[in-house]
Amino acid sequence: MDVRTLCLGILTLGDASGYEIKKQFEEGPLAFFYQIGFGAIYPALKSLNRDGLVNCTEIMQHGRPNKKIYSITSEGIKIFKKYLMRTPACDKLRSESIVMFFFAHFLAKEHLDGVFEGYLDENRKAVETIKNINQNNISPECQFTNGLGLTVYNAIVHYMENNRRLLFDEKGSDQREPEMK
Amino acid sequence: MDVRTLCLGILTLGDASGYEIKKQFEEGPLAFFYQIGFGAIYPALKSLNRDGLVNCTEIMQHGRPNKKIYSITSEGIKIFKKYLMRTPACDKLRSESIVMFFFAHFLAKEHLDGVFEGYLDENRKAVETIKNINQNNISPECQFTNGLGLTVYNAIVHYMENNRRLLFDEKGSDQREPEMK
DNA sequence: ATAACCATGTAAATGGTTACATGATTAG
DNA sequence: CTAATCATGTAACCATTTACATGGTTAT
Repeated sequence: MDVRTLCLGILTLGDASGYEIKKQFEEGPLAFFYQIGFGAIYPALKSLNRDGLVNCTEIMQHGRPNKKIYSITSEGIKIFKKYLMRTPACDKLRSESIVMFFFAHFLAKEHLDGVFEGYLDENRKAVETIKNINQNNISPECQFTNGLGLTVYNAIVHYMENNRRLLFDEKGSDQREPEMK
Repeated sequence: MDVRTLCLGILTLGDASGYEIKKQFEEGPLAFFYQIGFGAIYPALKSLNRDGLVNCTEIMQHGRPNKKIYSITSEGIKIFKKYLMRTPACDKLRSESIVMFFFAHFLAKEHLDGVFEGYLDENRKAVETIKNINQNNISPECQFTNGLGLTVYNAIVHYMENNRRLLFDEKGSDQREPEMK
């Protein structure tokens, strides 16, 4: 799913500027299922506008660039719906932290410790971010995806808390098995 | 983490051909944390060889292209370890299925149903694949990452089984809240 | 004072996917 | 007989990231 399609999707929820769309991908309900940056969003909006899938209203501002509010057109909605009829691609995950855990025997203890705490932190923050999404008045779909995210990030946090020893125990200790509930 | 680095990592586990490295990223313990294809692996191995980070031994075969077994050099190990000293990037996930759930109100019921069952299946298969990784004689690091993967994919499967109604219930039913253990 | 936030945009570089090209062997 | 597996590789294409460019406002 490319950035153009993702922007169309966000705009079905209401008008927004590029900046606001970026925020959606940092703190909004889709933040955990896609990450995109300014360098991809601004050109995407431009090309969507060129193709008539979104309209643009410029709001004059002083001291900063004019704000451009985009709204999706009926043609844009049509294209977005059409995209959704496809069979979705498989999930793609890229986790450098987990690769580092896998190769933990090559890491200095202090560094491994930093990577571990950093990853715990990343996942704890994800839990907090989802909890902070306003839970009133949200659609059941959004409840579903929020709940899924919360479940996954909580599972990671708990697993890490309970299985730290697999990465940090000295050699020669008893057999170890991962604990899972 | 680029494909070159990932290939070096795999080769620290033992010599392998490009084809075998690909299999590692389909069925091996890293399969859930990175996905890469032939079109990226073969050029990567070629360039690693050119840079002296891996050696290549060609094994003659009849009826199919000669097999090229790569082995990591001491320089390659040095470079790989150096890479691991960096601060890992944040996880990047891309899930078209979850985006489709989020926009479920735009989908025909039959299609939503297909996407839902497909995603359940994808995650159930992931659980099976991890369970099928030979659990004897594996390092604690690998136990850790396998266990983490198992925990996450199990959590997704159970969440989906228990919260199907959030996506499929008719409008006008009682208030619904996601169930999480 | 300092950091974070607001606000947009371009160009170059990176890096990976997809499609193509080839074709025997083995398992069900 | 059909599908999957084995086995490598290139080239064109696609999409995104990163770095650069600019700079006032607001909260701590």
